[in-house]
Amino acid sequence: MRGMSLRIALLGLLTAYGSASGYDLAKSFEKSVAHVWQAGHSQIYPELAKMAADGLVTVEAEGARGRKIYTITAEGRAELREWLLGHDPTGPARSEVALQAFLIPLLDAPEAVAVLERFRAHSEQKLVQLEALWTAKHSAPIPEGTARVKFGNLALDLGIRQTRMVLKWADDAIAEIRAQS
Amino acid sequence: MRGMSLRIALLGLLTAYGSASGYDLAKSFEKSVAHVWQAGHSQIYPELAKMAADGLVTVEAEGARGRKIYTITAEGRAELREWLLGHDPTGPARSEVALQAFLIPLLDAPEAVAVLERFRAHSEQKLVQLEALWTAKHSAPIPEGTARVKFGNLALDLGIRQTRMVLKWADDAIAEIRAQS
DNA sequence: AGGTGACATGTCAGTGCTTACATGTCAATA
DNA sequence: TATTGACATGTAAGCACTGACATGTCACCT
Repeated sequence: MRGMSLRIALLGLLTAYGSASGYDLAKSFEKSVAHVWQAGHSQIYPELAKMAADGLVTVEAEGARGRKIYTITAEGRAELREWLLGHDPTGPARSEVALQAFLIPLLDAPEAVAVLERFRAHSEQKLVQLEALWTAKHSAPIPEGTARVKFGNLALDLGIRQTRMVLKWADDAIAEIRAQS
Repeated sequence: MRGMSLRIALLGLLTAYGSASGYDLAKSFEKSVAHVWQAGHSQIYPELAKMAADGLVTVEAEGARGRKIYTITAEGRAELREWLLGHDPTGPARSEVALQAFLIPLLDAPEAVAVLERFRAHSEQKLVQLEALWTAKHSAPIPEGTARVKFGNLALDLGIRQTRMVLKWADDAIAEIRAQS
């Protein structure tokens, strides 16, 4: 029951889209889910095959160019629900940014400031992207179904707050280092 | 040059401690670095062996009970410095919490609130732990060497801000869902 | 003397994930 | 008609990581 997050992400996308091919799902991973989870097609295709073997999805049809269209089954929906409701989010807490933050005090003041300023710049850039996504979502011309529109909004909000927080943290850290020297 | 974060973490700890055994480092991973990076002894021992082979660390002495004491070399210090100064923090962005956040809109309102409230509780608990660590660090009786005391403070601050942010996010999300129903 | 438990180091199987390789279809355009 | 490029699916090698297995030392307690 551990490390099945890819499975869950795929089930979630299939629920949202109704049905989709591996190719579609891979595209979704590049776009909508990207800030939250990553996976390449070489991971997605075998996982979909395993999920089909486990009865969580079915191949409804085969379209042009060998396109396989997957749909979530009742069993799949149950699995997703169970995970969402019952999964304790004890994340592995493995962040390169945090590791770098941890080690920064090993550097001298000017170097530390340089690293923190790179963090700052990076965060600022990411913030622009996420806020663009946000306004795009909230000024969508004609919403096609409520679930589709709302889907991913909470996570986007979380991402924006996260990025703002890192920005502020870097600013404060820079200020404090400068005050000490 | 990718995914060498375990190496970096070990080099950082060796720099801070002067020298340490694999066992000591494994203990450190359970404590100080835990919020930032995780690794078990089964990963640490082979990695130290590889690092020794690559000339980044040396076995200075063998103590009681087969205890091997590692020290960082000049080459190791160079590697660490290079990583800290030159590494672009393009984290893999793989967070189970964020994934759950992404999928919450698939649930109905009461269920969503339940999940968010679990997030909230979890964050609150973690916040208590981190703040206890913070005050413990800042009321340390007799600081043994400045570097040792400051080490990890930036990361702890980041962790606390992060946890507060998630808490606030969950609160706001709950409030918004309740307002809509 | 025997047992318990912390200290200390390792291996191994299995899974997750990345990068690169490999194959083939179809539509548009030069 | 040939070629390009998006569509579409897969496999395989290799590194990262987890959890379980395995071994042995030493100090302390009974």
